[in-house]
Amino acid sequence: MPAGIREVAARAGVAVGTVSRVLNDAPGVSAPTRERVHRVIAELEYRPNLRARALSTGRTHTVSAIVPFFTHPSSVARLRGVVEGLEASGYDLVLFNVGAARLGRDLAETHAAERSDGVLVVSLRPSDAEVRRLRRPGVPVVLVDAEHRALPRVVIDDVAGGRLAAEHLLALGHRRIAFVGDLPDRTGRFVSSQRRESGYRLALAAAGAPPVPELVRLGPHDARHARRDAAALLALEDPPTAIVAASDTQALGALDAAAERGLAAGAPGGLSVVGFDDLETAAHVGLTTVRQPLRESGRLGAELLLAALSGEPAAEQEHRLGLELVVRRTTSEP
Amino acid sequence: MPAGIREVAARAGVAVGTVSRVLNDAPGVSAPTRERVHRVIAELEYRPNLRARALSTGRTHTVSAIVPFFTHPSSVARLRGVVEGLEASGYDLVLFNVGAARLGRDLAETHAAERSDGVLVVSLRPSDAEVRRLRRPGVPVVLVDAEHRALPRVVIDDVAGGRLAAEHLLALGHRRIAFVGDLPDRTGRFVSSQRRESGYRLALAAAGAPPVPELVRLGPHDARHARRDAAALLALEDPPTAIVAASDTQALGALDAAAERGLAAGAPGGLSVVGFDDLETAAHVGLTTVRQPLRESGRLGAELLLAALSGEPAAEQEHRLGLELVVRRTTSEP
DNA sequence: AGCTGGGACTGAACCGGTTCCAAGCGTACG
DNA sequence: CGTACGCTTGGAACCGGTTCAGTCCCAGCT
Repeated sequence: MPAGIREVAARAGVAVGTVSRVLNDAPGVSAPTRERVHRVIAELEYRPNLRARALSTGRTHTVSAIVPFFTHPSSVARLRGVVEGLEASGYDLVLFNVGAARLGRDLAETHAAERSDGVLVVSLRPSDAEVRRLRRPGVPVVLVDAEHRALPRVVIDDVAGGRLAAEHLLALGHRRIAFVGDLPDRTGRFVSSQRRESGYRLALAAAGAPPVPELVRLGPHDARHARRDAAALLALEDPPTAIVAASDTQALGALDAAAERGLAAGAPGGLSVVGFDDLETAAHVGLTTVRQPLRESGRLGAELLLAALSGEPAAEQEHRLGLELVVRRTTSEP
Repeated sequence: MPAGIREVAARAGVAVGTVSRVLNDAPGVSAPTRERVHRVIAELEYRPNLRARALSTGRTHTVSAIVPFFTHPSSVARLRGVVEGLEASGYDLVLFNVGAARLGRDLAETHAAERSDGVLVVSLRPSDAEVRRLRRPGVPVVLVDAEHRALPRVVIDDVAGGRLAAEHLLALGHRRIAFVGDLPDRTGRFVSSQRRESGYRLALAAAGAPPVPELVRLGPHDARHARRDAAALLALEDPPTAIVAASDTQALGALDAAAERGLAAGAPGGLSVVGFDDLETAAHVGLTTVRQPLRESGRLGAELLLAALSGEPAAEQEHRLGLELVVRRTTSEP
């Protein structure tokens, strides 16, 4: 049974208020008293009970992140940024994973705002009702890679990104360009893939390339399904010469499919593939991709949250980060 | 200002104790009363204050993981397992990142045990003193990929793993086999690399291959330094024909170095490389590697912790998971 | 000497739940 | 008809901190 503040007070011959002031380095305690209290604290190995402190002050020194954690490697990258941004702040991070089971459920059920001083929602679009329930007076909420008009947020322009990828392939001379992306999810949580897809469509249309329905394949967001979709594309009688993937994960699946058919990706005559994200793996496999600042998005989100926590008025509501095409080895002329 | 339990009680015309009983589905409340309280709760959008509950019950329904999070992709994989194992339990996860700054500091400074009901230490070897301070009565601690005789733990046999990698190369006919691993860290937190190295040494010795000091290169644990070390090895006048890397991350660096010199890894006459971990990337680049069950280790750790939390007596103290050589494209005859 | 002001310190009230003992009430049973 | 028992309910005490109004004491000033 660890000692409490009252026992410390008793042993030091002072009142609990004084011990509390010593603990918090508050003024109004003479040096000798402070010293004496410190000695008793060390002697008893006393550690203040953080739960009690949290109840009393209303602060937990904790920040929650609601994240589709294992489903998306990109979320992990953003989380790295969040951790980085929180590093020196004294705030700890509570993680709420949103797996398949929780996707359809209310994000407020995580009790994120009740548990912590601030909330970060990563790569999940909250509904209006959720935003209402998620917010608590005094508990700021910031979105990373998600949008809601009422909340400060860090976003990218997915449409422009999709366009960037397709334009790169068009410039190389490709005309039959396929798209491998996500099925529109019924929960409405994820919209990036659809937006990237419309960027792809816009680029093709602008180049006068007619849209070909059979070249657009949508499936669950993972490498396995993407590989299957890409394999189906390559098995067409008039197969595409290039694929735009909605993410690096899916692009890697497409590369696997190409390798399976003996097509060296990026070699002339082979299949060209463009990904999206620029995960670490992309560099290692030489994947051409649309880089989005994943880590930076997390860090910026954390910083916005910290600013709000320290009482600074919310500055600009929407922070739009830039995209950049990174050309590596998986794209070349058709 | 959200409503409190006393206000709910007042509006429902009952005492706080009754409301509390309703909240916790405790017996001893008549159906009509229960119903009435529920109606008021819905009406006021009342949510019990979790901090207060935590103080009162001593439980936070929270589990802490102390993890070298962004430094090691393998930690992320383990964390996936932890999240998975915790999924259905009702426990949330608090993450304590141990970055460069915290490596030298006391793990107990995280206050992990004060903040939560159980603690998981991942891939970090705690000292005796830390274990003493980390433990709190009633707060179980479980180690994942770390050892301490006094704590339940999930481990692998790193020495055997290093041996497995080297033996594979020896069997292929390699004789000049290099090792790229971590510098022994001054904090003593990480020992895997050294152990894998000694497995490598044992295998070479057993095969009668003399140890060659210049073939062992140690550096910081990342791909960039590994690439540099591998490049130096390849620039030797009598370069190695194969490299055992202490991790996939480092193996990827070695592959980059080989590619830079125009050596296709795994092609006959090229450089053979064996990694350790079997990260997802390994499959995509075709890396031969020693697979350790990363996700499973996390899940098992979480399960052990949950078992301890539900009062089950700690079963076996040490759980040793198996290793498996996964042969892909980066190894072949010299 | 008397008064004022300020620093050190005390301890009760409070944060918002849970818990447990006591009390009220209705029913069944002797 | 009285009593005992069980089910509901009430409400105070408690968890372990923080905070603040108030007390005490002493130095400085007139």
